[in-house]
Amino acid sequence: MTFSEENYLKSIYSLQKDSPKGVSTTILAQYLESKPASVTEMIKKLDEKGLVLYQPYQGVLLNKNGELVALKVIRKHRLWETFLAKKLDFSWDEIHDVAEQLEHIKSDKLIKELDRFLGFPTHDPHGDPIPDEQGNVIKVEKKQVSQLVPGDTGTCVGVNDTSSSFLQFLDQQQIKLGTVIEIMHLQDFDKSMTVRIDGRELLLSQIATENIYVKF
Amino acid sequence: MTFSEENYLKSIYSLQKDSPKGVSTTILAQYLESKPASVTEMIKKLDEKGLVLYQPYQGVLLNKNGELVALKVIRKHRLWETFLAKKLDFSWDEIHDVAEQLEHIKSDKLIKELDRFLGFPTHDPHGDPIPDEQGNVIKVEKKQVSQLVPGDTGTCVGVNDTSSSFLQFLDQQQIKLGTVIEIMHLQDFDKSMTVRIDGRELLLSQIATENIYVKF
DNA sequence: AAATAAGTTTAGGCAAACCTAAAAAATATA
DNA sequence: TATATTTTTTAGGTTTGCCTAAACTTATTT
Ligand SMILES: [Mn+2]
Ligand SMILES: [Mn+2]
Ligand SMILES: [Mn+2]
Ligand SMILES: [Mn+2]
Repeated sequence: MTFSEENYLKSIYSLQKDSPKGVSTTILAQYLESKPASVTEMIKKLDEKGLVLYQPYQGVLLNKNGELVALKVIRKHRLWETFLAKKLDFSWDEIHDVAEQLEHIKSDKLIKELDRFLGFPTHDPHGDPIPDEQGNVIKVEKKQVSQLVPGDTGTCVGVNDTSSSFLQFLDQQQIKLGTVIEIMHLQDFDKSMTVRIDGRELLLSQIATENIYVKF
Repeated sequence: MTFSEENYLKSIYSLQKDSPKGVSTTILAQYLESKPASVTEMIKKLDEKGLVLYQPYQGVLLNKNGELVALKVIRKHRLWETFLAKKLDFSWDEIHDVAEQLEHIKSDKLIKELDRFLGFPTHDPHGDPIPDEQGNVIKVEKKQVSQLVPGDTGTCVGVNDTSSSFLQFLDQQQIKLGTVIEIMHLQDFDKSMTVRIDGRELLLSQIATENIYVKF
Protein backbone atom coordinates (compact mmCIF):
# COMPACT_ATOMS: atom_id res chain seq x y z
CA MET A 1 0.00 0.00 0.00
CA THR A 2 1.65 3.26 -1.12
CA PHE A 3 0.98 6.71 0.38
CA SER A 4 -0.88 7.65 -2.75
CA GLU A 5 -3.10 4.57 -2.73
CA GLU A 6 -3.97 5.21 0.92
CA ASN A 7 -4.86 8.81 0.14
CA TYR A 8 -7.13 7.74 -2.70
CA LEU A 9 -8.98 5.24 -0.51
CA LYS A 10 -9.37 7.77 2.28
CA SER A 11 -10.71 10.36 -0.16
CA ILE A 12 -13.19 7.96 -1.74
CA TYR A 13 -14.38 7.06 1.75
CA SER A 14 -15.12 10.70 2.52
CA LEU A 15 -16.74 11.46 -0.81
CA GLN A 16 -18.92 8.39 -1.26
CA LYS A 17 -21.31 9.48 1.49
CA ASP A 18 -22.45 12.32 -0.77
CA SER A 19 -22.20 10.27 -3.98
CA PRO A 20 -23.63 6.90 -2.97
CA LYS A 21 -23.86 5.63 -6.53
CA GLY A 22 -20.29 6.41 -7.47
CA VAL A 23 -17.66 9.08 -6.91
CA SER A 24 -16.76 10.74 -10.22
CA THR A 25 -13.19 11.16 -11.37
CA THR A 26 -13.68 14.93 -11.55
CA ILE A 27 -14.80 15.20 -7.93
CA LEU A 28 -12.01 12.92 -6.74
CA ALA A 29 -9.47 14.88 -8.76
CA GLN A 30 -10.70 18.13 -7.26
CA TYR A 31 -10.54 16.71 -3.74
CA LEU A 32 -7.02 15.35 -4.26
CA GLU A 33 -5.85 18.44 -6.12
CA SER A 34 -4.92 16.39 -9.15
CA LYS A 35 -6.43 15.71 -12.59
CA PRO A 36 -9.26 13.39 -13.75
CA ALA A 37 -6.91 11.50 -16.05
CA SER A 38 -4.59 10.69 -13.14
CA VAL A 39 -7.56 9.55 -11.08
CA THR A 40 -8.77 7.17 -13.78
CA GLU A 41 -5.39 5.47 -13.84
CA MET A 42 -5.22 5.05 -10.10
CA ILE A 43 -8.74 3.74 -9.60
CA LYS A 44 -8.14 1.18 -12.33
CA LYS A 45 -5.16 0.00 -10.32
CA LEU A 46 -7.17 -0.06 -7.08
CA ASP A 47 -9.87 -2.00 -8.88
CA GLU A 48 -7.36 -4.62 -10.04
CA LYS A 49 -6.11 -4.87 -6.47
CA GLY A 50 -9.64 -5.61 -5.31
CA LEU A 51 -10.11 -2.52 -3.17
CA VAL A 52 -12.80 -0.62 -5.10
CA LEU A 53 -15.72 -1.15 -7.43
CA TYR A 54 -15.09 0.77 -10.63
CA GLN A 55 -17.32 0.93 -13.64
CA PRO A 56 -16.03 3.13 -16.47
CA TYR A 57 -17.98 6.38 -16.71
CA GLN A 58 -19.98 5.42 -13.59
CA GLY A 59 -17.57 6.43 -10.86
CA VAL A 60 -15.92 4.46 -8.08
CA LEU A 61 -16.96 3.08 -4.69
CA LEU A 62 -15.02 1.27 -1.97
CA ASN A 63 -15.70 -2.41 -1.45
CA LYS A 64 -15.41 -4.04 2.01
CA ASN A 65 -11.65 -4.44 1.62
CA GLY A 66 -11.05 -0.88 0.53
CA GLU A 67 -13.30 0.50 3.23
CA LEU A 68 -11.35 -1.36 5.92
CA VAL A 69 -8.05 0.01 4.62
CA ALA A 70 -9.52 3.53 4.48
CA LEU A 71 -10.82 3.24 8.04
CA LYS A 72 -7.44 2.08 9.31
CA VAL A 73 -5.79 5.12 7.76
CA ILE A 74 -8.48 7.37 9.24
CA ARG A 75 -7.92 5.68 12.62
CA LYS A 76 -4.23 6.50 12.44
CA HIS A 77 -4.91 10.06 11.29
CA ARG A 78 -7.24 10.74 14.21
CA LEU A 79 -5.04 9.07 16.81
CA TRP A 80 -2.10 11.18 15.67
CA GLU A 81 -4.25 14.33 15.74
CA THR A 82 -5.19 13.45 19.29
CA PHE A 83 -1.53 12.94 20.19
CA LEU A 84 -0.50 16.28 18.71
CA ALA A 85 -3.28 18.19 20.48
CA LYS A 86 -3.19 16.42 23.84
CA LYS A 87 0.50 15.79 24.31
CA LEU A 88 2.36 18.25 22.13
CA ASP A 89 0.58 21.57 22.49
CA PHE A 90 -0.63 21.81 18.91
CA SER A 91 -3.86 23.75 18.45
CA TRP A 92 -6.70 22.09 16.59
CA ASP A 93 -6.04 24.06 13.43
CA GLU A 94 -2.40 22.92 13.26
CA ILE A 95 -2.76 19.17 13.66
CA HIS A 96 -4.29 18.10 10.37
CA ASP A 97 -1.33 18.76 8.06
CA VAL A 98 1.14 16.87 10.23
CA ALA A 99 -1.34 14.00 10.70
CA GLU A 100 -1.60 13.76 6.92
CA GLN A 101 2.02 12.65 6.99
CA LEU A 102 1.95 10.56 10.17
CA GLU A 103 -1.09 8.55 9.06
CA HIS A 104 1.08 6.69 6.54
CA ILE A 105 3.62 5.30 9.02
CA LYS A 106 3.49 1.52 8.90
CA SER A 107 3.61 -0.25 12.27
CA ASP A 108 0.80 -2.12 13.95
CA LYS A 109 2.59 -1.98 17.26
CA LEU A 110 3.04 1.77 16.99
CA ILE A 111 -0.63 2.47 16.54
CA LYS A 112 -1.63 0.02 19.26
CA GLU A 113 0.78 1.61 21.73
CA LEU A 114 -0.21 5.12 20.73
CA ASP A 115 -3.84 4.25 21.37
CA ARG A 116 -2.97 2.93 24.84
CA PHE A 117 -0.72 5.91 25.58
CA LEU A 118 -3.60 8.29 24.77
CA GLY A 119 -6.02 6.35 26.98
CA PHE A 120 -8.04 4.77 24.14
CA PRO A 121 -9.68 7.99 22.94
CA THR A 122 -13.01 7.68 21.13
CA HIS A 123 -12.95 11.05 19.36
CA ASP A 124 -10.29 13.27 17.83
CA PRO A 125 -9.82 16.97 18.64
CA HIS A 126 -12.33 17.96 15.94
CA GLY A 127 -15.00 15.74 17.48
CA ASP A 128 -14.72 13.02 14.84
CA PRO A 129 -15.00 9.42 16.03
CA ILE A 130 -11.87 7.26 15.95
CA PRO A 131 -12.54 3.88 14.26
CA ASP A 132 -11.44 0.85 16.28
CA GLU A 133 -8.94 -1.76 15.04
CA GLN A 134 -11.69 -3.65 13.23
CA GLY A 135 -12.91 -0.52 11.48
CA ASN A 136 -16.03 0.04 13.57
CA VAL A 137 -17.04 3.68 13.87
CA ILE A 138 -19.35 5.12 16.51
CA LYS A 139 -22.18 7.00 14.82
CA VAL A 140 -22.69 10.33 16.50
CA GLU A 141 -26.15 11.88 16.72
CA LYS A 142 -25.47 15.36 15.49
CA LYS A 143 -27.11 18.27 13.73
CA GLN A 144 -25.75 21.35 12.04
CA VAL A 145 -26.43 24.50 14.05
CA SER A 146 -28.20 25.75 10.92
CA GLN A 147 -30.84 23.04 11.43
CA LEU A 148 -31.83 24.33 14.86
CA VAL A 149 -34.57 26.92 15.45
CA PRO A 150 -34.71 29.83 17.92
CA GLY A 151 -35.13 28.48 21.41
CA ASP A 152 -33.13 25.29 20.74
CA THR A 153 -29.93 24.60 22.68
CA GLY A 154 -27.11 22.30 21.54
CA THR A 155 -23.67 21.23 22.67
CA CYS A 156 -20.86 21.47 20.14
CA VAL A 157 -19.64 17.97 19.22
CA GLY A 158 -17.70 18.62 16.05
CA VAL A 159 -17.01 20.69 12.96
CA ASN A 160 -17.35 20.05 9.27
CA ASP A 161 -14.85 22.52 7.85
CA THR A 162 -11.45 21.86 9.44
CA SER A 163 -9.55 24.61 7.65
CA SER A 164 -7.18 26.68 9.73
CA SER A 165 -9.12 29.86 9.12
CA PHE A 166 -12.43 28.42 10.34
CA LEU A 167 -10.89 26.73 13.39
CA GLN A 168 -9.07 29.92 14.29
CA PHE A 169 -12.34 31.81 13.97
CA LEU A 170 -13.93 29.36 16.42
CA ASP A 171 -11.03 29.86 18.82
CA GLN A 172 -11.55 33.64 18.66
CA GLN A 173 -15.23 33.19 19.43
CA GLN A 174 -14.30 30.76 22.20
CA ILE A 175 -16.31 27.97 20.62
CA LYS A 176 -14.85 24.52 21.27
CA LEU A 177 -16.05 20.95 21.77
CA GLY A 178 -18.53 20.96 24.65
CA THR A 179 -19.52 24.59 24.22
CA VAL A 180 -23.26 25.12 24.76
CA ILE A 181 -24.94 27.14 22.03
CA GLU A 182 -28.44 28.59 22.37
CA ILE A 183 -30.21 29.89 19.28
CA MET A 184 -31.68 33.34 19.91
CA HIS A 185 -32.74 34.54 16.51
CA LEU A 186 -32.67 33.56 12.82
CA GLN A 187 -32.12 36.38 10.34
CA ASP A 188 -34.40 35.46 7.49
CA PHE A 189 -32.75 37.14 4.50
CA ASP A 190 -29.23 35.67 4.93
CA LYS A 191 -29.92 32.78 7.34
CA SER A 192 -27.43 34.16 9.83
CA MET A 193 -28.12 33.37 13.47
CA THR A 194 -27.79 35.22 16.74
CA VAL A 195 -26.66 32.73 19.36
CA ARG A 196 -25.82 32.84 23.07
CA ILE A 197 -22.61 31.29 24.30
CA ASP A 198 -21.58 31.58 27.97
CA GLY A 199 -23.85 34.61 28.32
CA ARG A 200 -22.32 36.38 25.31
CA GLU A 201 -24.48 36.98 22.26
CA LEU A 202 -22.92 36.76 18.84
CA LEU A 203 -23.85 36.52 15.20
CA LEU A 204 -22.91 33.49 13.11
CA SER A 205 -23.14 33.48 9.31
CA GLN A 206 -24.94 30.68 7.49
CA ILE A 207 -21.56 29.29 6.39
CA ALA A 208 -20.55 29.13 10.04
CA THR A 209 -23.77 27.55 11.33
CA GLU A 210 -23.60 24.89 8.63
CA ASN A 211 -20.10 23.90 9.71
CA ILE A 212 -20.69 23.51 13.44
CA TYR A 213 -22.24 20.26 14.69
CA VAL A 214 -24.17 19.99 17.96
CA LYS A 215 -25.91 17.28 19.91
CA PHE A 216 -29.07 18.19 21.82
CA MET B 1 14.28 16.99 0.19
CA THR B 2 12.88 13.53 -0.63
CA PHE B 3 13.00 10.49 1.68
CA SER B 4 15.62 8.98 -0.56
CA GLU B 5 17.84 12.05 -0.57
CA GLU B 6 17.64 12.23 3.22
CA ASN B 7 18.62 8.58 3.51
CA TYR B 8 21.61 9.09 1.26
CA LEU B 9 22.86 12.06 3.29
CA LYS B 10 22.37 10.18 6.55
CA SER B 11 24.25 7.18 5.17
CA ILE B 12 27.15 9.27 3.88
CA TYR B 13 27.36 10.92 7.30
CA SER B 14 27.73 7.54 9.00
CA LEU B 15 30.19 6.15 6.47
CA GLN B 16 32.50 9.11 6.01
CA LYS B 17 34.01 8.68 9.49
CA ASP B 18 35.64 5.48 8.29
CA SER B 19 36.35 6.78 4.78
CA PRO B 20 37.55 10.34 5.42
CA LYS B 21 38.80 10.84 1.86
CA GLY B 22 35.60 9.77 0.14
CA VAL B 23 32.82 7.21 0.52
CA SER B 24 32.84 4.85 -2.47
CA THR B 25 29.73 4.08 -4.45
CA THR B 26 30.12 0.38 -3.66
CA ILE B 27 30.18 0.93 0.09
CA LEU B 28 27.23 3.34 -0.07
CA ALA B 29 25.31 0.92 -2.26
CA GLN B 30 25.96 -1.91 0.17
CA TYR B 31 24.87 0.22 3.13
CA LEU B 32 21.69 1.35 1.36
CA GLU B 33 20.99 -2.12 -0.04
CA SER B 34 21.01 -0.76 -3.58
CA LYS B 35 23.45 -0.77 -6.49
CA PRO B 36 26.56 1.31 -7.30
CA ALA B 37 24.99 2.61 -10.53
CA SER B 38 21.99 3.94 -8.59
CA VAL B 39 24.30 5.58 -6.09
CA THR B 40 26.30 7.35 -8.79
CA GLU B 41 23.11 8.88 -10.15
CA MET B 42 21.93 10.09 -6.79
CA ILE B 43 25.22 11.58 -5.63
CA LYS B 44 25.46 13.48 -8.90
CA LYS B 45 22.08 14.98 -8.08
CA LEU B 46 23.11 15.78 -4.50
CA ASP B 47 26.28 17.37 -5.85
CA GLU B 48 24.26 19.59 -8.20
CA LYS B 49 22.07 20.57 -5.25
CA GLY B 50 25.13 21.66 -3.34
CA LEU B 51 24.93 19.11 -0.55
CA VAL B 52 27.97 16.93 -1.20
CA LEU B 53 31.45 17.02 -2.69
CA TYR B 54 31.68 14.45 -5.44
CA GLN B 55 34.65 13.68 -7.61
CA PRO B 56 34.12 10.90 -10.15
CA TYR B 57 35.95 7.72 -9.15
CA GLN B 58 37.05 9.38 -5.89
CA GLY B 59 33.95 8.95 -3.75
CA VAL B 60 31.66 11.41 -2.04
CA LEU B 61 31.75 13.51 1.13
CA LEU B 62 29.19 15.81 2.74
CA ASN B 63 29.81 19.53 2.66
CA LYS B 64 28.62 21.85 5.46
CA ASN B 65 25.12 22.05 3.97
CA GLY B 66 24.74 18.31 3.54
CA GLU B 67 26.12 17.60 6.98
CA LEU B 68 23.57 19.92 8.56
CA VAL B 69 20.72 18.21 6.71
CA ALA B 70 22.05 14.79 7.74
CA LEU B 71 22.34 15.87 11.37
CA LYS B 72 18.77 17.17 11.37
CA VAL B 73 17.51 13.83 10.11
CA ILE B 74 19.62 12.02 12.73
CA ARG B 75 18.22 14.35 15.39
CA LYS B 76 14.69 13.42 14.37
CA HIS B 77 15.54 9.73 14.23
CA ARG B 78 16.97 9.72 17.75
CA LEU B 79 14.19 11.85 19.24
CA TRP B 80 11.61 9.47 17.80
CA GLU B 81 13.57 6.47 19.11
CA THR B 82 13.53 8.09 22.52
CA PHE B 83 9.78 8.67 22.26
CA LEU B 84 9.11 5.06 21.29
CA ALA B 85 11.23 3.67 24.11
CA LYS B 86 10.28 6.09 26.87
CA LYS B 87 6.62 6.70 26.17
CA LEU B 88 5.37 3.77 24.12
CA ASP B 89 6.87 0.64 25.65
CA PHE B 90 9.00 -0.30 22.66
CA SER B 91 12.16 -2.20 23.53
CA TRP B 92 15.47 -0.89 22.22
CA ASP B 93 15.62 -3.50 19.49
CA GLU B 94 12.21 -2.51 18.09
CA ILE B 95 12.58 1.25 17.79
CA HIS B 96 14.97 1.65 14.89
CA ASP B 97 12.75 0.43 12.05
CA VAL B 98 9.83 2.67 13.01
CA ALA B 99 12.17 5.63 13.54
CA GLU B 100 13.46 5.08 10.00
CA GLN B 101 9.99 6.07 8.84
CA LEU B 102 9.26 8.79 11.41
CA GLU B 103 12.55 10.62 10.77
CA HIS B 104 11.20 11.82 7.41
CA ILE B 105 8.12 13.64 8.75
CA LYS B 106 8.40 17.31 7.87
CA SER B 107 7.41 19.73 10.64
CA ASP B 108 9.70 22.00 12.60
CA LYS B 109 7.07 22.51 15.24
CA LEU B 110 6.61 18.76 15.65
CA ILE B 111 10.24 18.11 16.39
CA LYS B 112 10.52 21.10 18.68
CA GLU B 113 7.47 20.01 20.67
CA LEU B 114 8.60 16.38 20.75
CA ASP B 115 11.94 17.48 22.16
CA ARG B 116 10.21 19.46 24.90
CA PHE B 117 7.76 16.64 25.61
CA LEU B 118 10.66 14.25 26.14
CA GLY B 119 12.45 16.69 28.46
CA PHE B 120 15.21 17.68 26.03
CA PRO B 121 17.01 14.33 26.04
CA THR B 122 20.73 14.32 25.18
CA HIS B 123 21.06 10.66 24.22
CA ASP B 124 18.85 8.11 22.51
CA PRO B 125 18.05 4.65 23.93
CA HIS B 126 21.17 3.18 22.29
CA GLY B 127 23.39 5.73 24.00
CA ASP B 128 23.92 7.82 20.88
CA PRO B 129 23.99 11.61 21.31
CA ILE B 130 21.05 13.62 19.93
CA PRO B 131 22.26 16.58 17.82
CA ASP B 132 20.73 19.94 18.77
CA GLU B 133 18.76 22.16 16.38
CA GLN B 134 21.96 23.71 15.06
CA GLY B 135 23.50 20.33 14.39
CA ASN B 136 25.92 20.30 17.33
CA VAL B 137 26.70 16.83 18.66
CA ILE B 138 28.16 16.01 22.05
CA LYS B 139 31.27 13.90 21.64
CA VAL B 140 31.20 10.99 24.03
CA GLU B 141 34.40 9.60 25.48
CA LYS B 142 33.99 5.91 24.89
CA LYS B 143 35.96 2.74 24.29
CA GLN B 144 34.99 -0.64 22.97
CA VAL B 145 34.99 -3.31 25.70
CA SER B 146 37.51 -5.13 23.50
CA GLN B 147 39.98 -2.32 24.12
CA LEU B 148 39.98 -2.84 27.90
CA VAL B 149 42.38 -5.19 29.71
CA PRO B 150 41.75 -7.50 32.67
CA GLY B 151 41.26 -5.45 35.82
CA ASP B 152 39.62 -2.54 33.97
CA THR B 153 36.04 -1.52 34.77
CA GLY B 154 33.71 0.41 32.47
CA THR B 155 30.13 1.63 32.37
CA CYS B 156 28.10 0.80 29.29
CA VAL B 157 27.28 4.01 27.36
CA GLY B 158 26.28 2.66 23.99
CA VAL B 159 26.39 -0.02 21.34
CA ASN B 160 27.73 -0.14 17.82
CA ASP B 161 25.62 -2.94 16.33
CA THR B 162 21.95 -2.05 16.75
CA SER B 163 20.52 -5.16 15.13
CA SER B 164 17.60 -6.83 16.87
CA SER B 165 19.56 -10.01 17.48
CA PHE B 166 22.43 -8.25 19.21
CA LEU B 167 20.19 -6.00 21.31
CA GLN B 168 18.09 -8.97 22.32
CA PHE B 169 21.26 -10.80 23.31
CA LEU B 170 22.21 -7.85 25.54
CA ASP B 171 18.73 -7.93 27.09
CA GLN B 172 19.16 -11.63 27.87
CA GLN B 173 22.52 -10.95 29.52
CA GLN B 174 20.95 -8.01 31.36
CA ILE B 175 23.38 -5.57 29.84
CA LYS B 176 21.93 -2.10 29.35
CA LEU B 177 23.06 1.54 29.40
CA GLY B 178 24.65 2.19 32.79
CA THR B 179 25.61 -1.44 33.41
CA VAL B 180 29.04 -1.75 35.03
CA ILE B 181 31.34 -4.26 33.33
CA GLU B 182 34.56 -5.52 34.90
CA ILE B 183 37.05 -7.40 32.73
CA MET B 184 38.17 -10.61 34.45
CA HIS B 185 40.08 -12.49 31.77
CA LEU B 186 41.03 -12.26 28.09
CA GLN B 187 41.10 -15.57 26.21
CA ASP B 188 44.09 -15.21 23.95
CA PHE B 189 43.25 -17.50 21.04
CA ASP B 190 39.80 -16.05 20.20
CA LYS B 191 39.89 -12.71 22.04
CA SER B 192 36.78 -13.61 24.00
CA MET B 193 36.49 -12.06 27.45
CA THR B 194 35.26 -13.21 30.81
CA VAL B 195 33.54 -10.24 32.46
CA ARG B 196 31.74 -9.61 35.73
CA ILE B 197 28.35 -7.90 35.71
CA ASP B 198 26.36 -7.44 38.92
CA GLY B 199 28.35 -10.27 40.50
CA ARG B 200 27.64 -12.68 37.62
CA GLU B 201 30.51 -13.86 35.46
CA LEU B 202 29.92 -14.36 31.78
CA LEU B 203 31.81 -14.88 28.55
CA LEU B 204 31.58 -12.36 25.70
CA SER B 205 32.85 -13.16 22.20
CA GLN B 206 35.15 -10.73 20.41
CA ILE B 207 32.26 -9.68 18.18
CA ALA B 208 30.29 -8.81 21.31
CA THR B 209 33.10 -6.91 23.07
CA GLU B 210 33.75 -4.86 19.93
CA ASN B 211 30.13 -3.76 19.79
CA ILE B 212 29.69 -2.58 23.37
CA TYR B 213 30.95 0.88 24.29
CA VAL B 214 31.93 1.88 27.83
CA LYS B 215 33.17 4.97 29.59
CA PHE B 216 35.66 4.52 32.41
C1' DA C 1 55.33 -1.95 -18.28
C1' DA C 2 51.68 -4.90 -19.53
C1' DA C 3 48.00 -7.63 -18.21
C1' DT C 4 44.42 -8.57 -15.18
C1' DA C 5 41.19 -7.55 -11.67
C1' DA C 6 38.27 -4.50 -9.22
C1' DG C 7 35.59 -0.52 -8.88
C1' DT C 8 32.86 3.22 -11.21
C1' DT C 9 30.23 5.41 -14.64
C1' DT C 10 27.28 5.48 -18.72
C1' DA C 11 23.54 3.74 -21.50
C1' DG C 12 19.23 2.00 -21.88
C1' DG C 13 15.00 0.29 -19.31
C1' DC C 14 11.22 -0.05 -15.94
C1' DA C 15 7.46 1.19 -12.53
C1' DA C 16 4.90 4.65 -9.96
C1' DA C 17 2.49 8.75 -10.08
C1' DC C 18 1.82 12.59 -12.11
C1' DC C 19 0.65 15.66 -16.46
C1' DT C 20 -1.64 17.62 -21.26
C1' DA C 21 -4.13 16.92 -25.34
C1' DA C 22 -7.04 14.11 -28.20
C1' DA C 23 -10.70 10.74 -28.62
C1' DA C 24 -14.80 8.68 -26.96
C1' DA C 25 -18.94 8.38 -24.17
C1' DA C 26 -22.62 10.29 -21.56
C1' DT C 27 -25.64 14.03 -20.71
C1' DA C 28 -28.12 18.20 -21.75
C1' DT C 29 -30.31 21.19 -25.07
C1' DA C 30 -32.64 22.65 -29.14
C1' DT D 1 -34.19 13.08 -32.39
C1' DA D 2 -30.16 15.47 -33.72
C1' DT D 3 -26.72 18.53 -31.97
C1' DA D 4 -23.95 20.67 -28.58
C1' DT D 5 -21.76 20.44 -24.13
C1' DT D 6 -19.67 18.15 -20.43
C1' DT D 7 -17.38 14.29 -18.50
C1' DT D 8 -14.35 10.49 -18.83
C1' DT D 9 -10.95 7.72 -20.85
C1' DT D 10 -6.94 6.87 -23.76
C1' DA D 11 -2.52 8.06 -25.69
C1' DG D 12 1.71 9.84 -25.21
C1' DG D 13 5.08 12.46 -21.98
C1' DT D 14 7.76 13.65 -17.69
C1' DT D 15 10.20 12.94 -13.22
C1' DT D 16 12.05 10.17 -9.50
C1' DG D 17 14.43 6.37 -8.15
C1' DC D 18 15.59 2.15 -9.06
C1' DC D 19 17.71 -1.81 -12.16
C1' DT D 20 21.19 -4.65 -15.54
C1' DA D 21 24.76 -4.78 -18.78
C1' DA D 22 28.43 -2.63 -21.19
C1' DA D 23 32.15 0.68 -21.24
C1' DC D 24 35.55 2.89 -18.91
C1' DT D 25 38.96 4.09 -15.14
C1' DT D 26 41.90 2.86 -11.40
C1' DA D 27 44.46 -0.42 -8.69
C1' DT D 28 46.92 -4.67 -8.32
C1' DT D 29 49.70 -8.34 -10.09
C1' DT D 30 53.01 -10.51 -12.83
MN1 LIG E 1 -7.60 15.80 9.97
MN1 LIG F 1 -9.80 15.40 12.73
MN1 LIG G 1 18.31 3.91 14.92
MN1 LIG H 1 19.68 4.93 18.02
